[in-house]
Amino acid sequence: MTDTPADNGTDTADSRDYRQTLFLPKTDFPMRAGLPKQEPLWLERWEKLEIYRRLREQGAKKTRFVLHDGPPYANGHIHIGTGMNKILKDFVVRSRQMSGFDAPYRPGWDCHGLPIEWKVEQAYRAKGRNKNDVPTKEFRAECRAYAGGWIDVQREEFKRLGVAGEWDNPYTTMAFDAEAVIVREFLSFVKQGLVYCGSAPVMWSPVEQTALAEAEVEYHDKVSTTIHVRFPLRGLRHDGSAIPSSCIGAHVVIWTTTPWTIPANRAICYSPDISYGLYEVTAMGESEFKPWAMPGDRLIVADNLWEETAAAAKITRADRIMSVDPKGLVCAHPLANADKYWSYGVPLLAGEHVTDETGTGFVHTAPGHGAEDYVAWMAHPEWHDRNTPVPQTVGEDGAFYENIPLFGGLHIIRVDGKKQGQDGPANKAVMDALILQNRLLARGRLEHSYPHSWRSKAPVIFRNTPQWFVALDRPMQDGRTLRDVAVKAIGDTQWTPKVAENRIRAMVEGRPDWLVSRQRAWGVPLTLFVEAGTKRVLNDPKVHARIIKAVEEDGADAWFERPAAEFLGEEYDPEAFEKVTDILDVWFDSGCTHAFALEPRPDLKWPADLYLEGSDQHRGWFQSSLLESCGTRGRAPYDAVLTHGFVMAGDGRKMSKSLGNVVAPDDVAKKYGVEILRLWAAGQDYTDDLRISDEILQTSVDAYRKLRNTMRYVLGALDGFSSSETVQHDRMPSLERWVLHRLHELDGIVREGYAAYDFKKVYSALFNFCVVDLSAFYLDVRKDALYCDRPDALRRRAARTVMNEVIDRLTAWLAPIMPFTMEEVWLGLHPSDTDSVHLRTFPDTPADWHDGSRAERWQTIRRLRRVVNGALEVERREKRIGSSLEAAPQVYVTDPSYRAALAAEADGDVDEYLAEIGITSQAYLIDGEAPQVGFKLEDVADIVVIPGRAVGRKCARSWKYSTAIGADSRYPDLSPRDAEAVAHWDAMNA
RNA sequence: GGGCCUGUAGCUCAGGUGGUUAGAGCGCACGCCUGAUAAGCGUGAGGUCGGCAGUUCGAGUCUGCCCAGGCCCA
Repeated sequence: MTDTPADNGTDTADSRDYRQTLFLPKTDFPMRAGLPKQEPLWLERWEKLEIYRRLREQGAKKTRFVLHDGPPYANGHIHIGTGMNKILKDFVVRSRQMSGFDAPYRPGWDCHGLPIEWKVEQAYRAKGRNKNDVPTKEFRAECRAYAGGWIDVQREEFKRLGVAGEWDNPYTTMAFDAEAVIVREFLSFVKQGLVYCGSAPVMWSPVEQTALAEAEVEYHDKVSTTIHVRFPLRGLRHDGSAIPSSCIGAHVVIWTTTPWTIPANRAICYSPDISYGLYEVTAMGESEFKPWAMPGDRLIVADNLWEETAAAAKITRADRIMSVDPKGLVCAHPLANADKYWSYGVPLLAGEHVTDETGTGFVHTAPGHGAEDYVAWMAHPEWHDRNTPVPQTVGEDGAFYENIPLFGGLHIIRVDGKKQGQDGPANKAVMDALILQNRLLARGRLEHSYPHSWRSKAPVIFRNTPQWFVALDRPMQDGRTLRDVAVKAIGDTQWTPKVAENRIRAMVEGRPDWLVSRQRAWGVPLTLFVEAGTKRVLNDPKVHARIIKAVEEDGADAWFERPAAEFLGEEYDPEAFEKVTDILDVWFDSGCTHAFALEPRPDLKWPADLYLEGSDQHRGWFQSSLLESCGTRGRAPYDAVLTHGFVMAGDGRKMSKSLGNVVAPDDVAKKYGVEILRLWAAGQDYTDDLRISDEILQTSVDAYRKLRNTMRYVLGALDGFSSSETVQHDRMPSLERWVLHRLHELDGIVREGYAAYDFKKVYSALFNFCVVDLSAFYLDVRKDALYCDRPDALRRRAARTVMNEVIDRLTAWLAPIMPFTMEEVWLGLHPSDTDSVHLRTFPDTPADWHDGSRAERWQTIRRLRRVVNGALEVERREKRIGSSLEAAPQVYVTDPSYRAALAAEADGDVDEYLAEIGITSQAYLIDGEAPQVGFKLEDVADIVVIPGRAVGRKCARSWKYSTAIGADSRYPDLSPRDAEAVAHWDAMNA
């Protein structure tokens, strides 16, 4: 052996530099993208080329697919969650468009409501003005301007994310036409008799005489007066049966921090899971005042809380007489003897909210003054008084109504003067009355967190107020209730993921009537007139029509600005009707988006094909839209709903400013580029919560680089490619046909994946294809042919043909996910000033590319390759070889399938083919057991590789070793293939 | 506290109807190449499948409890 790799013969002084005769990849496509800088330029280009408009023209005759945008709230900058939502929507829209649909996308904004009103009010306060001094019209105009300002901001932020859509004509809930439709939809509910006036407990600030939302209260510590009150047990149960004799004369004890609610008491709640006992007092302790219990008193209290209660009442000794089941018991009101106003029975009701952690295990229940109280009371209609289902005892000024015996006119909280916000006389008056009736058992003080008005800083109270509701269980025209229709519609809708259906169904089945009124200024009014005396709702189509027309002209302001007579016409006396000035819950607004954003537009579609929002919208937009549409149109406004989770920090916890783990979309755009954020979104399982952090984003950065470089290489390999060199499928080498088979396979995965909104399946399949099949295998194997074969060689032409097919599809398949980079690649391939990858559809893939048995054989061949690679690695470690081209492995196989697979795919010599696939200079496939111990892989027992070094000299051009170097005497340092290629090159470049 | 959901290598994800040593890619470590070069190739090390108990011949996969986290309520 004279010509070994160690002393190859290429280093002679007169050897020619063949580098220029090679066909190395050539491209202007930069390795580094510079995304943060480049992306805005692409956006400008698409805007200039009017891509969105051209897609609409192009899609005119296609089947339409409409994703209806859930409107974000027009306040503040977008965050990573809203950004992610829009990116997912963009994936859907773009992929449906490229799948052959016409997929328009009209974004929208939710504009009314408290948070905006709040911000505007804050601005007034900063200028020293009070909201109440600002005329409604001016205030509403400020709100409108404020919302409009944020729409402009968010629009730019969304566009920066690469989200394509009708950005120059979005829908908003505050547009006049939208407000008119909202009014029309509301009146449609009114017309059907589904709207009624009821009452509900709200947080009420007596100082400002207004209802407050949760966002408007702040919690501060407050010292409250607490009382234990005894309710005398009546002798008969609710069902008429007698109570145990030892209970006769006993009292049920409650504990409360709001003595003023005692006059409004209607019930006592207990828990079936708590054990209660009857206790007889046997001794009292010392006290500075006369105790309110005495030996012989019998009290019923939760066993766990007896000691606490006894201590509060200065009871030092007592005997437990018996256990008590509160079920069905009835008490008298503690003030029953003071006035017949309280002569009603006070039932004991089972309540889920009752615990035995504090108090007495019995919860005093005043349905007019607490949400739980209200719910517990409403759950037992058998006790409701027909005329006053929920007792009203406290007026808007926070004082007892004048008709309340003993307490009429007394304030709960002082509403003016120096002591504003402090307790008024009500609590003391109630306690005095209880003492007089011998119903007070103990009193105390408690410091606890209590809601206060953000404006006046004064404590608030819970108070029942008249509110408007949409009835869910009232039969409609066809006899079904709104709830029935909605539940049916849920079943008719396709939910992704599946569990979403259970979730919303449970919510709709269990929810109370829809409370639609708010005592606010910024929103669409409940355009109702009620008859002054009867409070009956005026339900006249002619009046309704006039209202709708007015709102169409001037927006919802018309309701506030125009005189009632204009709406009522000549048929009704304005004096006889009251105009409702409440506004609609913003959920009603957004529940109507389908009616004003989709329905009137012939180029869109009703119902929408898809709603796509976060899982919190089960209670929000999915449901408000469902109820609204079911009430007015008898079905859901969507055929399918897709929900996604929330974006969390890297550890799966919520992002918060205080933890400093907030990732802002703008920061990602500036640091990495939006494409990285989109890649991140595509790789996540959005059905669960999504996680984001620098580490996680780095994964997307790396993946991006890999994809970009792989495509850059293909672009370089295709330099100068023209259709004239294309090779027919049936004339291609097997390796190329295998790649086409993979493309066929991927075609199915991509189409099905996009159809199922499974973006990570699409993304991971394509990414793995690029990494595993292309970069690490196909492109690596084909380098030799690409660089060294004659340009007209079939093998090289076939490779370029296939690479062209590959890049053609990859750019289309990935365009929905990576719109910027795929545009860059596409234009690198087909330069144009007007064209765009986004005007394409997914290319058809010929069915005859599919070849399952070939794929199986290639799987077998790649197993050979894996073992060869393993063997080469050992040689490298031992410094016997460096490049794989220095090797010539002997591959021993006992299973005939290996030779069969190789023989089936090889055009000529099996050994040569094995060398080509393994990127070695030579290789030998040998049937039978290896004569000596060789290299084996643990999981491939039937292949043994005996390493060996390549023979012959190193070709100066291809770097492959060959015994035929110099066979062509013109090129003494080249292999025959390279000699021929150079001769051809010389002839062409003579 | 209640309803619904989630928890597989450092990261992102695969793992029909329970069945051989739990997979992939990335990252990491080590090596090769220097004609994809702020690239490319190869090899390797990483997992008590959140924990505990149970059903079963056998559980990542079924059941119960617990822990952690999320959304919506209270």
